[in-house]
Amino acid sequence: MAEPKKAKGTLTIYDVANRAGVSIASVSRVLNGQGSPRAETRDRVMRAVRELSFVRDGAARALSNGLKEVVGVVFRRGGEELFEGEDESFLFIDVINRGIEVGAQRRGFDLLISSVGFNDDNVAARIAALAGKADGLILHDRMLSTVGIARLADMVPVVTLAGSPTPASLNVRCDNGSGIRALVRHLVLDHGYRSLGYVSGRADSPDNRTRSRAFENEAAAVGATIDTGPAWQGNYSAAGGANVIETLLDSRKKLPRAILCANDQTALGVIHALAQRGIKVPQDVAITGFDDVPVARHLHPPLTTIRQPMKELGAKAFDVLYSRISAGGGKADTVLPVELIVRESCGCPPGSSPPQNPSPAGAGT
Amino acid sequence: MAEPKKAKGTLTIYDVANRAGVSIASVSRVLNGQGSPRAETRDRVMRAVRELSFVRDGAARALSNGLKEVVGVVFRRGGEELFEGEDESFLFIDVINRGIEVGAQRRGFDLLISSVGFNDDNVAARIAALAGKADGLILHDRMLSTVGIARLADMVPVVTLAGSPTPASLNVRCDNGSGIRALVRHLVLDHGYRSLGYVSGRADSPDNRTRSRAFENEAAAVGATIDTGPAWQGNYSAAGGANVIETLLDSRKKLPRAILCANDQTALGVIHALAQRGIKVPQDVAITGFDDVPVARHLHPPLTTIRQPMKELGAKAFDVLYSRISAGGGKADTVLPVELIVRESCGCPPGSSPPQNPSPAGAGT
DNA sequence: CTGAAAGCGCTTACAG
DNA sequence: CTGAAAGCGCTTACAG
Repeated sequence: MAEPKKAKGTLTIYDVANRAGVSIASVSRVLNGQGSPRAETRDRVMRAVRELSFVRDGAARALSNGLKEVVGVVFRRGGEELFEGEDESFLFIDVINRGIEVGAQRRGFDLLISSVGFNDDNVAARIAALAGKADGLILHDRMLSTVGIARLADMVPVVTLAGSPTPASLNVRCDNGSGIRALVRHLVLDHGYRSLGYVSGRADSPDNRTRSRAFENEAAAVGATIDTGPAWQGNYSAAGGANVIETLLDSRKKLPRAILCANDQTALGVIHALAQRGIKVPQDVAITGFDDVPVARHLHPPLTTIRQPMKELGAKAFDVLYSRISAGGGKADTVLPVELIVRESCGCPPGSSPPQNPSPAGAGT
Repeated sequence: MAEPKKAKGTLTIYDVANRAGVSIASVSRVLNGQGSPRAETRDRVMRAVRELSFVRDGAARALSNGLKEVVGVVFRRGGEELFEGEDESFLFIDVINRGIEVGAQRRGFDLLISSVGFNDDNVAARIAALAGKADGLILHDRMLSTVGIARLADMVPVVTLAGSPTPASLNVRCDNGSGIRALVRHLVLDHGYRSLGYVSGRADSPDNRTRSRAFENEAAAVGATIDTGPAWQGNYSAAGGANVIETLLDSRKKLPRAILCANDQTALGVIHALAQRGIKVPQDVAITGFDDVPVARHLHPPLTTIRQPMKELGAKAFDVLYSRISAGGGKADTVLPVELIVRESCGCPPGSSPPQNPSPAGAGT
């Protein structure tokens, strides 16, 4: 009584066949564009389909075909606080998903999405259930431990985003290292700044670790001095960035000539804190971000930053997953190029042209 | 060769049954928590499941159960321009989807999403295919004509968002009228402003029509004079709002004492344009928005506006759809209350308390 | 070109 | 408590 087994008079291919006076095989063929049905057969089927408003059941098709045409997407949802600071990452996830969708639509796939909260219990079970409803899975961020991913990849093809490949799963990411290197080179080689600082992101973020390491290596390579230490620890938020600057200034530290920020949000906070203390950007200190969020171009001064091809990232993730689903192949680790966006916060004049130093950000691929 | 029918050694319930030394019926029962299997049976099954990393195929379950536990969500995607002005609506859609997901997760459903572009061809076919993969559909905005919706609702339960119910489909929306009425009353009754203007949204938007009509009616009801006409036509964007003000001012029109804006974006543009001309908000002209977007509280002055329960809207849409799916019922038209958010752009002092006039916005429910 | 029939991987009465 | 078997709605060799 509470849960009727069938919605009601579920329409099947038999109903269509009856009405059209043909066999269900013919109906199926017409609907799939298989074989070469007689024009009359085709017309009768199409008319019956239209008159009955018939749609094939996806579950039955999937069972028969061994293909659901569904890609599962899992990501971590923030706390209940949607808007305070959380909204950027929120947007990012959705832009990537949009990209996945673009790729998926080319193949007739749809996105089955499921977010998991930080304190959800049976996460593994939930993801497993999702796996059962999809042909493959795309995992945002680090949702699962490496063994968790491996176990999952045992059941179904898996692509991770911004992680690293495992023996069983594929990975797609942006070239963080190149982005940071392009920034360092621009600041040091094009502008001649000799001292650099890096306001980091969350310590547990793989992206942040990569960026941080690239910063140190490249600064050394081009002979710039760097400021480091716990005082430079941010957390990807504007508040975190502002806090770093205030702490530094309160302890009467001399700021480096240029400061790279782990992301745009951080840069936003840093610029704000600097303005409060009457320090001019870029005249006194040059600032750069990472991400190129929508507001980056509207800051004062407009932010020099690194653009990640978010949408392409998603589309690529789907493509890689698809090739594994359909052919069992798929590149283990795909790295997408990023792009240096030169605006004014680095000290360049308004409307300036691309940077001068060679091979900026692994671009051109 | 190109498209193997089965991924490969697809694991089935038979494999689990073999390994556990029981029948497939027992495996199924254990997995579903049906009946009361002996402890030993249950253990053997669970062990086999774990050892094999088995997950049940969702398609087969769906076919057998008549329930996919999937809700289809369709929305219109903007052009390729993701970021310039488009990003707000973008965010809105995703917040609503997040709400749908919350509702869905309570019932073990996942979201199958599919966006359609403005110039996609076979939209109807795409949505129909989605319908075949889901137990029901939620349609954002006005994706389809009324007859299109009716046809779709013929195939599968349908809930529309911010539209209106049809004989075959259900609808969920926010109480736009109450929001505008609360704003008008606050401006006229609490602040004593006698002349009002309304910078409208896109002319073809149902929401905008409702808001516009409510504005005119309520202004008349409380005895305020209103400015209207084509010069007041905005388009939901900041640029549109700024443009209205500039046009008005250029034609040397005297502005009303208070201006309601169709949404927050518009208000943002209006406030900006006013500032450019040296007109003070709220001293010279009071301004209000609609939506309560994240930045609304950070504007100068902080924006008085109407908050729509976006997430609840999504969750409610799912609930309504679910009740139709499971029981065939479901309320035809659900209206969610909105909330008046009083900040300073209306002329209230910082940190002011709720408005004084009775029954602000259908709140309290 | 078309139809009868097997099979996809589950769930669930029905017997035992 | 447990197993053999039917059935969910499709697709697709296999005959004709």
